[in-house]
Amino acid sequence: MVQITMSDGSIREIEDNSEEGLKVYRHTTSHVMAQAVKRLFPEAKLAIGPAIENGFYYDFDIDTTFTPDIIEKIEGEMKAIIKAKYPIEAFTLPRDEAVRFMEEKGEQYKIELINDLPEDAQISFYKQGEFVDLCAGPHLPDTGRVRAFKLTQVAGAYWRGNEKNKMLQRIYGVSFLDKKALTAYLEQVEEAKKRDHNKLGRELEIFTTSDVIGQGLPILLPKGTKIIQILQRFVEDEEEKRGYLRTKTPLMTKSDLYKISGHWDHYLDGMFVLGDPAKSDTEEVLALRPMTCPFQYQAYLTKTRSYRDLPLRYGETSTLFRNEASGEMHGLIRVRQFTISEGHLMCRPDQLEDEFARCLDLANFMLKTLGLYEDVSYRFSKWDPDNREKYIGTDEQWNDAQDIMRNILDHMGINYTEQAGEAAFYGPKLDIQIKNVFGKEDTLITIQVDLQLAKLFDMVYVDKDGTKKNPYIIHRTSLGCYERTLALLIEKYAGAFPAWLAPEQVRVLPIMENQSDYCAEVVKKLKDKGFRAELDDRNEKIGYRVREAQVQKIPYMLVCGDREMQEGTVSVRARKENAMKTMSLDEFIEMLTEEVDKKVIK
RNA sequence: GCCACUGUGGCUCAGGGGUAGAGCAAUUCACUCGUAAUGAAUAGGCCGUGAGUUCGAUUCUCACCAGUGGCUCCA
Repeated sequence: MVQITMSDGSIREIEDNSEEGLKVYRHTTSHVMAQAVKRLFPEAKLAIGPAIENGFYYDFDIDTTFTPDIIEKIEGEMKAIIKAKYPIEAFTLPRDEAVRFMEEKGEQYKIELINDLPEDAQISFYKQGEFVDLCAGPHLPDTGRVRAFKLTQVAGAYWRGNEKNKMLQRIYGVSFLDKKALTAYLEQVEEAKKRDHNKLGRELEIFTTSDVIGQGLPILLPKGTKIIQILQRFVEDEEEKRGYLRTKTPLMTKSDLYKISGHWDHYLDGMFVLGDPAKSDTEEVLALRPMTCPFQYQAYLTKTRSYRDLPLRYGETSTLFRNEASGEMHGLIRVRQFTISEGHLMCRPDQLEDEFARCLDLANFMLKTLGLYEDVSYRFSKWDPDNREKYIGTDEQWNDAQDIMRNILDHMGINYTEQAGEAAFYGPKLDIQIKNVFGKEDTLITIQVDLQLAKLFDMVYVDKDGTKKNPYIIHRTSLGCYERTLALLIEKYAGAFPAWLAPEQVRVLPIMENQSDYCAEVVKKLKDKGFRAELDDRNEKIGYRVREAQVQKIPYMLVCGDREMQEGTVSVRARKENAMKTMSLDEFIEMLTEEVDKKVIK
């Protein structure tokens, strides 16, 4: 248990190892850091410094660049502050005094924060030694309670997260209750980085990049292409089973299409435009597609649709192009060209919930099959009414769409978080989020409800009563874009893919050269059965040798010596197992067939 | 796009104002070996690209390109 000081000066006891306890602990660590920075750089202006997962950060406005040796000095100063065990005391001031107090200290960011607080609020401050900070608290009783921390990195961050504001310098740190937990965490981070798809994916020859091709344009090598091919066939077959019709639509279009859809006004920066966008009203200007929606709508528009025709489910393996800003590309996770398992469902209002549920079921089925189901979280992404430029439609349309969607989510009992400002420009989304090895969250799968675009495209169906109505549209993907999914799979399995996904399923190793003919025969039989098997070519010349980087990722290794050759058997070693089992080749094939067909995850 | 860092043979890295080094990988020869590295020899680099400073740049400066972690944005 630990005593914490609330902003009114009262003391509370909480479990120090609880989520709340750690939050307070980390927040106090951030104050210790801010105090250290102010000691070393009195001219630094304080912005904000919250606790985050595993640690904290604090933003400073300062001209000096925080270099690694400065960071070290800050760490040293922090240790001194901890050693001094300054009591941490809370006090409040009325608004005008609070502002005057911060003016005296020249903390203009704090004044801005105070001005945003409710009119009648008592403004709370925390004081430790010579350092005072505007803060809602709570905090630990004294600085000596901080025991284990490490400053991890410096980054730029816009004041209040707005790119129009000044960029501040942010120092990130991690902090734990004791040294042991800190060390364990740092080791865990190092281990996680070994799974980094960007490193492993290149080592395993899954993909590469080229300076002369450019940013965000990865080259999928044969192994990566094989995995994506397997995924793609799996998705297309599964969607067909679930009533999807496939389309294949153009990779580019005249601007006219995007003017109807709203992309031209709301997504132009994200598109690769061939020609001068400013001349699009007078001449033909083409653009590569960033989304598939309006193309599939054109397919819908080919004939009159009856209420009986709905739901109409269109699926497409769709390559998209998005002109991401240069600093945003990351391995296979964030790229400029990618291929997505895209789909749009046109349905009647009474079908929406059922169709939405089916989309989610398909997504969850994919996640379970890939072994990612346990790793995702669900986010209900709403619009931001204060940022109208980003969105089309009225308050009423958005509220309707969001209410409908929330009802569906609640009715289905999905455990989700809500996030404003994350919606698509045309409607709210259910985003299925996943974290990469650095803990950074990305959207893997998204299912969106769109009550607006059908109207813009004059998409209608003739209802029972003979009137024409706009269908509701669901935009969805079943396992996201293949590049990103592949990246997450590399990280999930550290490159050791389940047999059904592995680009190489079996490596056949002769012990000595004179067994290589037999081994080649084994390889041929496996290949004839459709398996991805290779002869260890090194052993054609010299004796058996295993190289971890490649071989330990392969699901099965078959070792063949004199004994196996005479008996017509193979010695099988499954990945992650030490024991070898001798069996007939047919038995092995049977075993592998079952594993691959059932998509067993090992 | 913004902030910070990085760019040396296929990979991991050292070096440093006088025109490059290690280990692994590769190639050749020898070794014929049962689950994480057999020995010897050889080859491989316009030190990311361009400009500037300098007698001289891979090393210093600037710009660009690319990579990494953040921010913003996003599948």
